[in-house]
Parts: sequence; structure tokens; C-alpha cells
Amino acid sequence: MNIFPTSLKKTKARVAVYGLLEKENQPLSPKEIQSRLNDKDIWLSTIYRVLQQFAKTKTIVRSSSIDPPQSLYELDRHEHKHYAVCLRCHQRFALGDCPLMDEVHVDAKGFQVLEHRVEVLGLCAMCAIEVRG
Amino acid sequence: MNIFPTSLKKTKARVAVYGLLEKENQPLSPKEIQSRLNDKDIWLSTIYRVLQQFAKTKTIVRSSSIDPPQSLYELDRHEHKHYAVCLRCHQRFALGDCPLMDEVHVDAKGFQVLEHRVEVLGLCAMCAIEVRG
DNA sequence: AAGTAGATGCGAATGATTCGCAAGTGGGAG
DNA sequence: CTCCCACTTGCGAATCATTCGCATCTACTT
Repeated sequence: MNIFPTSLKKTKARVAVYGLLEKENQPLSPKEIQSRLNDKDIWLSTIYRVLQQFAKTKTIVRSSSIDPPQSLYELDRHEHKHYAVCLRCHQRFALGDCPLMDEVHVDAKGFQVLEHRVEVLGLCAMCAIEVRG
Repeated sequence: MNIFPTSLKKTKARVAVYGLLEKENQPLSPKEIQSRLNDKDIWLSTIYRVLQQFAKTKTIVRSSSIDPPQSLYELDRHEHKHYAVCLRCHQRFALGDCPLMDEVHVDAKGFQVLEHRVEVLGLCAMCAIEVRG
């Protein structure tokens, strides 16, 4: 369903990152990817470059987290997935369906919609309890 | 409709930032805010601190842009506004209505939805033409 | 098996954001 | 109106994410 891009050489770093993202079901930051690979010969800057290329070939999708401010990456499963993020513990939970309406009305004539990002924020069950104390 | 938070002292920096955000109708980055204020005595780090406090008192809302990676702030007009961003020229256009459905289904029992962020990405009319070349 | 375009190791550079601390100031107490 | 002090800010250093530069290395073509 998703394959290693044929236009890119199969190098150690790329195969490792691809394999990890294939196994994981959540967006990861470059640092998280590095630590999960735990191969000290794969440099962070290499991971950034690998992610950039995968993103360019549409193999992975990039999203962003506001707090902490960083980019997150995950394999593009063409599933159109969005997440709910707990404001307290930062855990991420998948949304069942895309909550966006079919038609998006932009106040700009001729704007061509290509994609969208949705992030739902709130408190997970655990944290909601903790907050009430 | 939106007032300067009473819990904060009215200092030069805060009044200036508040006034600017009140006047502007779009999210601004800390740097943009600084350059529009053009008061060289208001340091960037101060602007960051002021924005943090306004955000904490719910006076402004924070969003983020992936490219360039940075935070954006604007007065919270309680209007529930979202934007369409042109991937090429990075201009922002307001969405007419919130495109989210009324019910958001999260795959996690007890998740309490507090807010959400939506960003529509695409090409503005101008850039769509340029891209086709 | 050799040659080469493309990758990576490594670390420095850049840009956003935060922190630390001494000096400055808004606004309540008197 | 003045004094006081907790809260702010000026200023710059520190931190964190991300990108760049370049010499070395390597996957793949011929």
C-alpha cells in the first residue's frame, strides 16, 4: 500500500527511518526517530534530510506541533488522519473521521485547496481528572 | 468586545503590542510585531513575554506556521476564525465559516474537546497561475 | 569492477524562542 | 503626592529545532 520511493537510493538511514515509520502509527519528531533507531551513526541532520526527501516524494506527511514547537512526520497512509492532542500530557489520539465539511469556503476567489490540517485540542480522560484535582 | 486584561500592568510594551494586534486583522509573528512597532527600545524577548502573558489571559490566540516554522499571534476576537494559506506566497486568507462539523469523534473515551485548529493549504489565484507557468 | 551522482558523517551556522539578572516602573498603601 | 516593591523590561547569553557546508563514502549504472 505504501512503498519505498523508487527514485531514492536505498541507504541505511533511509531504510531505517522508513522501517520505523512503517511500524509506528503516530507522528514522530526527528529526535524521537533518532532515539528509536538507536544507531549512533545516523546523525540528526541526516534524519532531517531523509525526512525532507520522503516528504517531497509524498511518502510521508509533515505536521507540526505548537507546544513544543516542532515538526512531526509519519508515513502517508492516504488515510487522511487527524489527531486530538491533550493539552496537558501531549498524548495524541486519532480522530475517527475527518471532521471537515465537504466544502470549504475560502474568502478569496480562485483559491485552490490542496490539503488541510486539523488539530483538536483538549484534555484526555486521565488529565481531565487530574486537572479537577 | 475585547479589553486589555485587568490583571496585567499597563506598560509601554504591552500597550503597544495590544494596540497593534487590535489594529491588525491577521496573525503576526513576534518579529513582524517588533518591526511594525518600530520602537527600538522594545526588545524581541519582551515581545515574546508579552505575547505569552496575553495568551495566558486568553487575550490573544497562538497558532503556528510550518513554513517558516514559527508561532503567530492575533487578538482573540472570539470569532473562531481559520485561514487558508497559500503554499507558494504564504499569504493568508480567512475562511468564511468554520468548516468543522458540529460533532468531532475522537477515538479515545473521555477526551474533552476544548478547541481546535484548522488550516487549509493550497494555492491562491495568483500563484496558481504562476505555477502553471 | 570502476566511475559518479547522490548520500551521509560531522559540526558549524542560522533562526526561533527562552532564560537570567540587574535595573526600571506601574500602581497600591500610606 | 511620595514611597515601596512585586512585577516588567533591557539586554544578551543560552537553548532548541532546523539547515548548511564540505570532505568522505556508497548505491547503482555501465
